[in-house]
Amino acid sequence: MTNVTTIAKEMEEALRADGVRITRQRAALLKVLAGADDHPDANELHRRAREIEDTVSLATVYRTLSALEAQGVVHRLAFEGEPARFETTNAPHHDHIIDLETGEVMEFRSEKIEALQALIAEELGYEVVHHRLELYCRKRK
Amino acid sequence: MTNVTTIAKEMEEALRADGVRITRQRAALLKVLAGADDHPDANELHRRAREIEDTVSLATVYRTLSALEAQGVVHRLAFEGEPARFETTNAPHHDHIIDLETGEVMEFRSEKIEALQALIAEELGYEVVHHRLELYCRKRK
DNA sequence: TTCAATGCAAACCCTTTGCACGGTA
DNA sequence: TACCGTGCAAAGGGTTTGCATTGAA
Repeated sequence: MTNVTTIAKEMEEALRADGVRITRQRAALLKVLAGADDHPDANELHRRAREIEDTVSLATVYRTLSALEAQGVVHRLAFEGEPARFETTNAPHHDHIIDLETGEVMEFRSEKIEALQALIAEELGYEVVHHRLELYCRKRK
Repeated sequence: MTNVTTIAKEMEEALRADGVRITRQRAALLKVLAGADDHPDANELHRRAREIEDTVSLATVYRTLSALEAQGVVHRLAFEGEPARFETTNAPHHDHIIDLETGEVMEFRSEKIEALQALIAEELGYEVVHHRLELYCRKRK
């Protein structure tokens, strides 16, 4: 059972292992990221991080997110016509369903689709480095 | 066998049917779109359109692309970290493979993946309005 | 003590928009 | 002729960056 503090600590270690300094600002952002069960954008992360450490600037949020992404502990999502959203990578890989009416984002994972993607790429002489699959949906009547 | 002129004419009719005027600028852009077998962005479309009609401005390219998208004759693609790219919708629906090294974009279609997506959405009480699937790949060694 | 990380504000890039003029139907 | 579409330039929104300062190790 991984609680918020544990996840944040794991991210800290991942950064520290790469020679990155853990500042108050970064610690605050890590805590926010670890505690987020939705898919917040940079602005929202900034807002939440300032509740913990009020000296965090939006520039630092962006810079830290880029660093975390480079370390592979954070994923950058880019849904249609929206600013980028972010999620930690402690949950296993998954794709997203977006409710077009409410904007709600849900996660799913299909081994079959994953396998088919690999197969398709293979037939063309490629291997999949990463992919993006988003289902823009509406509730069935 | 649909040649470039035919496709452009079809797009013209689609627009005209909706009460949209066909100007020299729009005709030029339609011709460029119909003839494009790659996935150009707005800037590149602007460059190509000016070779036909040199009074086309970038603003008009954007405005016309939005109109064409609203009519459903053009699709807006949004690959990671790139400006939007555009393609006509005369080809049947397909998804994209992006070569991470060369930037080359290929198309593919998998009925199985399409069916699985519908199934997954259905299980959650949703129906898929549209989706986005991109495979970011590299050549296999 | 050192040098990476920070806040601020300006810059960036792609895209959209306000306005007065031009051209299609 | 009417009024939609246009070019231009300015504004917009999200994101990045230059610079002098701060602070983690």
